[in-house]
Amino acid sequence: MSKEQMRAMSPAETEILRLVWQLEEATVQGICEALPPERKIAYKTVQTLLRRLEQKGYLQHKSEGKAHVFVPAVRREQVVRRTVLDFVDRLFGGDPRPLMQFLAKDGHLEAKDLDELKKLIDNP
Amino acid sequence: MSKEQMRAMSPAETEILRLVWQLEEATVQGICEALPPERKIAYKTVQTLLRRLEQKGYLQHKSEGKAHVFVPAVRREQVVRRTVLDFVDRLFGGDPRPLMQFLAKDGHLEAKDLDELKKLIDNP
DNA sequence: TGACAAGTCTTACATTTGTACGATAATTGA
DNA sequence: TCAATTATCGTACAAATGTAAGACTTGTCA
Repeated sequence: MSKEQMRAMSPAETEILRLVWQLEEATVQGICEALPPERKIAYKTVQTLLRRLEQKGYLQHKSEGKAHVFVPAVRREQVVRRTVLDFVDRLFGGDPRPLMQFLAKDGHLEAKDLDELKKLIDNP
Repeated sequence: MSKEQMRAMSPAETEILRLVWQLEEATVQGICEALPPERKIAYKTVQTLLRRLEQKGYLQHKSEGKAHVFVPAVRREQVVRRTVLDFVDRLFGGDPRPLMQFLAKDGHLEAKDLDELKKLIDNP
């Protein structure tokens, strides 16, 4: 199954997948603990989201002890790429510059971040 | 109704709302014509999406001739802000830098774009 | 002025999503 | 070894989403 035609993750699924990437591998427990404390979400719900992510092909699991350990099944960069491009398409018609401008103006980026990025482009 | 608690747009709705912003005001027809040709979507469907956007408070309409003319009911910047922040939260845990890096590396941004942004930060 | 074209309004409907419970199975500490 | 704990598996279910058809209405042109 080519990644190009994988079904997209829902927002809630995205939130969970991000945590699996961050933890590199994760149990339901692990995800629950990694969630920000203000994000109230039941263990069972996390379980459902992980299962759906696996069904969609984003995760795999191995059994370890009594719990499942979920690991990514596709490269993060690849998923991020598809997701960001889709987002930019829908909200900005494919032009990323308004997005950058927003990030820059909103104080989310420091000048030094931009310098680094510029280097990243100048010296590939 | 405060914008903070407006219901979020769905992806398809986002796509349509973007076009209304772009056209400044739009009829169902107008939207249909502005859609990229490869995006097959029935007139009636566009109508439904516009109605839902109005229900959610993103649009208003006035009657002009026999058709409705839809206009934005909230400032674009505000909606973009909420939407981008939510997106960055879910996919990157709130850190916008991986997003910038992706955009930079993916060839979507030229060095001159970054220069402009840097100016934008240096001279506010 | 009346039929036609183009709209709107109402309704539909299968899927997906967010959220979670109950029944059952496996692990483990006493 | 067996009860307590902790998982999983299957199921549920209302709401949101993507997609659109049918009924009804209204400008408009001949």
